[in-house]
Parts: sequence; structure tokens; C-alpha cells
Amino acid sequence: MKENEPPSTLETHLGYWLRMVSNAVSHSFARKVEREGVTVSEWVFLRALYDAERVQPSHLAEGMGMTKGAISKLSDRLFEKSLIERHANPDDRRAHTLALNAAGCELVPRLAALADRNDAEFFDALTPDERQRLAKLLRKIVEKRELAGAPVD
Amino acid sequence: MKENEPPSTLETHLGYWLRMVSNAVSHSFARKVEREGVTVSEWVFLRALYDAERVQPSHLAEGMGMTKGAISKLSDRLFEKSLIERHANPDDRRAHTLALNAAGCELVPRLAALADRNDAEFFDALTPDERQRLAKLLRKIVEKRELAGAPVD
DNA sequence: TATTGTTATACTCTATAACTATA
DNA sequence: TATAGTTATAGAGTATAACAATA
Repeated sequence: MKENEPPSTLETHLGYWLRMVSNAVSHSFARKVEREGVTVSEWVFLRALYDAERVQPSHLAEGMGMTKGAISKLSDRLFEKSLIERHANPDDRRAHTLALNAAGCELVPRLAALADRNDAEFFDALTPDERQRLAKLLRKIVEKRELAGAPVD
Repeated sequence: MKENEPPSTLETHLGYWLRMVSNAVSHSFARKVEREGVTVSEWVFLRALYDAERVQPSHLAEGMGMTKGAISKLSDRLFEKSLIERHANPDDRRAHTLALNAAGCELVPRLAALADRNDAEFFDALTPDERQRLAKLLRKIVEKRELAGAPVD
């Protein structure tokens, strides 16, 4: 039972280091994209639209592992920022689709460049070989634990 | 200038995978400690107090990389949950120190056990050797990028 | 004046649940 | 009834800035 052992420290957990690095990377990226007037979540959203062209909010929610409500709020904000447009669906008047507008299409490559730069800045602490190994380890966890989507509603 | 290249995808960035795994680990841990009535931030806070015994909020802020305001809010909550106590400092009446009370001291080992379990659950997707390499890579980034503290105020 | 800590404010992220309008 | 999406509410996390007490 090991009842009188001292409690494990924060540093003994991989999750602790993961969180520290991840938060730093995301925070640094957030400050970069802030200059373009968007947040990290909005970047993910916009990047998803760039490939898909026209998507139903519900499909986005599934793909991004978010609830309908969260997607609705995000799309609201992007709509107000004039980066996306809504299209009615003649077949089903409940449903509609979202798409980037011209400004959104123009923005995505600039944000992608910032993401490239942020990643480079952070991970040049590692050798190319180490970077590859890190990516492989993370992807292995994602696969084995079947991450990449969960809530939806 | 590479002007007409397609924008890089989310998946090409290490930061993306890092964030996905880190969020999943933290979220899973959050659900575990929720049953004990605390959040992940509160766990970090309590664990820090367990070692230090008596700490000034400003020192905690520095150690945890948070602002004074954030620490104040956190300690308020832990005080209301009756897990910590405040001690006046006779030398400097502006300052005071924080410490775990009996309930807090009793809780930390239980939370540590949950952290152990959460880490084990997630990272048994990797071999022991892979886990060690992942830890090494993450710590290397932390060192080289001098993370582990920044804002403070 | 500078410092310790609190408070006020604000915004993002996220979730739950009630709601509207279709189907 | 079931589904698509919105809205209301709430709490965590975080930051800035104004503030009070003390040094």
C-alpha cells in the first residue's frame, strides 16, 4: 500500500512537461496571430474552412472536437470580423454552410506563415532528428489513445 | 518569396500535436481531480505549498509563472474550500504567507496518486524507453527556451 | 515613492441546457 | 419526435490596471 511515501512531485509526470511546453508554444503563437486580429481557435477554424470550402457547422464541430455551441460562438465572431460567410442550404432550411470570404482566403496563408515561424522558433531547440522523433511519439499517443475529437455534444 | 504555395496545414506543426495531446491529458486529469473538488491549477498550487510550507503569494506567482492577481484569485478559492490558511508576517505587515492546513496536507497525496494514474494511463501508449525519450525532449525545450516562468507582472 | 496583495474588469475557451425553426 | 443551429448561463484561466495598506 505504500502509505507513508511522500507524494509524487509535479516534475515526475510527463503531463506536466507537456503542458508547460504546449502552453508556451500556444501562448507565443497567440501573440503572433493577435496582430492579425484572430485567436488560435479562430486560426484552426479558418484553416479547416480553407480546405473544405463549404462546411456545415455540425461537421466542423465533429472535426474540431467541439460542441455545437462553441462552434456557433466561434463562427459568430469570425462573421463579425468579416472573414467568413454563411450560405443557406435550399435542401434543408435548418442547415447552412460556412465558407471563407475573400478576406478570409487572403488571411489564411499569412496565418500559416506565422504558424510556421512559431514552430520553427520553438523547435529549433531540437535537432531535425529530434523533431521527427517528437512528432512520431506524439502521433503515436494520438493514435493509440484515439484522440482528435471527443465531445461533439 | 514562394507566393503561390498552398498554406501549410495544421498537421505540419509540432505545436498542433503537442496541443492536442496536452489538452487531452490535462482534460482527463481535470475530470479526475474534479471528484476531489479541485482543478488542475489548484493541484499545482497545493503541490507547491506542500513542499514549501510557508510561501508568500508573490513567490508563488514567480514560481508558477502567473500574475499576482491570478494567484490571489486561486488562493481565495482554496481558502474558501478550507484547504489552506493565511499567516500574518510580523516583520512586514503588507506581506503574509500561505500554508496548507490539515485537510490540504491530507489531500495532496491523494491528488498525487491521481496524477500518477493519469500519467500512466496516457503514456502506456509508449514503451518505457519512448517515455524517457519524450521526457528528455520536452525538458530540452524547456531548458533551451528558458520556460517555467515568465509573466509575474 | 516603491512594493505587497486585492479588487475590478474583461475576454477566451469550454460545457450544459434550454430554445427556435425546421424536418 | 428528431435534428440543426442559436442563445443563455456559468466557471476556469488569464491578463491589465486601479487601488489600499504598508514600507
